[in-house]
Amino acid sequence: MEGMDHGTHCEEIDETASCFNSLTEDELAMIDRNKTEIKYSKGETIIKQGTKATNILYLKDGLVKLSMNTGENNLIINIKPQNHFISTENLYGVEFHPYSVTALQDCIVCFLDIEDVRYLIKQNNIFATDIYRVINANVVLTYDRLFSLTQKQLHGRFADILLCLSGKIFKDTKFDLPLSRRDLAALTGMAPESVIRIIKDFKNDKLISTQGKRIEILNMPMLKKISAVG
Amino acid sequence: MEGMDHGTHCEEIDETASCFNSLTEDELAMIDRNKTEIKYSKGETIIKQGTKATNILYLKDGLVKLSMNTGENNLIINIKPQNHFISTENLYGVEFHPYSVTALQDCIVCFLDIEDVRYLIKQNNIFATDIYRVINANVVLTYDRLFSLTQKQLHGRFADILLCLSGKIFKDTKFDLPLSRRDLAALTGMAPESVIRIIKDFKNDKLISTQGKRIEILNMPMLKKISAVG
DNA sequence: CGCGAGCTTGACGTTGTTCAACTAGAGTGG
DNA sequence: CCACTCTAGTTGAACAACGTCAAGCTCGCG
Repeated sequence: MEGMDHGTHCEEIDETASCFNSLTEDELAMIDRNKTEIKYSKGETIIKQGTKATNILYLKDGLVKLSMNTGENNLIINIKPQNHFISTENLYGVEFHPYSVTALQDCIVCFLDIEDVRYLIKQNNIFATDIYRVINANVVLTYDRLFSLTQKQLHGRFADILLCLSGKIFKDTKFDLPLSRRDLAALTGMAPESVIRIIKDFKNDKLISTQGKRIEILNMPMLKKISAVG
Repeated sequence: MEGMDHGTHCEEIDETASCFNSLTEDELAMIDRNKTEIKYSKGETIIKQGTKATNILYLKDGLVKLSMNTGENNLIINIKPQNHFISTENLYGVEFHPYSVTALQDCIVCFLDIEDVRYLIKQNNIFATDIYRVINANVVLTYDRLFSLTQKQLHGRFADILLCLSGKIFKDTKFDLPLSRRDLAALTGMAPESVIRIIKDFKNDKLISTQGKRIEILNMPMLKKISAVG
């Protein structure tokens, strides 16, 4: 038995929205009273890395990327679809945002008061457990990504990302990718030119097909095998 | 302002032992009653990746590595010195150990009952906050490592590890390294031969000196610069 | 004294990046 | 409606970084 598989690495918890199920009407009302709901257009920066964290974000609708930058270097550490919390690291202890958050599609973001969320965690044990389930799943996801990005070669890394996008983000073998080649490069830790070459290879081998921004996975088993062998 | 620095990436919280300060006598007694304290010799496996998580570990004394393996690939995701919790991911949601834990020195490990720790988190808010501070610091640390390992070249990565070992683990510019070249390679995501060459380069440039397992950092500013430029 | 594991070194091969040139589509202003 | 520009995408060739391989070395230990 090979233990855990490092194959795909995306959100383990599909619907963090369910975290809200446990809240009483009073608790929901409190959150609602203090939240700010803001729309962002595709491409807009929602949070800038290094700024002080004052809110916990809940992505009501849309898709965002979390990325770290210094000078030339740019790494997308994660992608989050709707109904996910963002910036949970900042609940306790971590004062500054370790990453930037940018809208990949038009988004609706709720800024929750950090003190409100802390209060709920203290008050409502089911909510607390749900939140920490999300945080911990995210930790394991990050470990898997660390493994993938450092131990696998380009084709394996790219297979991982395709499986992730298909399995966890879009939940379909076809999807319209709101990511540029440069984004895909930052997500897989390679040069944009390498992304292009790998897509070409995968198309030649009939693993995927593309038309414009649309990607369809044709040979899932083979893709998983490539992910596994690295 | 460049925001966060990705320079070093080690434990943010020095003494997680302080987590226990908030516990009442009854709470301490409960933990104590149900804990198992076990000694491990250098090299022994404490937790094997993929096994079911039934305890939260507290490293009372010694030094351990957390590593992920599949076939040939081997990555050390973190090193933890004494007075640190291990396996906090498994508190909620994550059932299996995502990594192996191995003793780098002789260790004393406390196996805490996972239900006990959950009870304390529920019961004692200060303890809960302390624990989550540790977990969150670890998340940010992992992001920094992800950035370092994927974006920086060999010299930058190795400088990061030296700064980490010096600053956070041993808290001295000289220290006896209980890591083989192979461990250092797994920690920095490179080949053991590359580790050797970089140590040689650093010695030639008078950045460090070594005698046997002992390493001394001679030029900290330059090392930090190498870490920063990647 | 000899054996074996870890360490070290140099030569070589591969992977993946960089660079430069070219193409295609999307806005912009005359 | 047509240049014009700007950015994203694509391609091939040159190059650098890093891993792999093979050989020799060192040192602790039986």
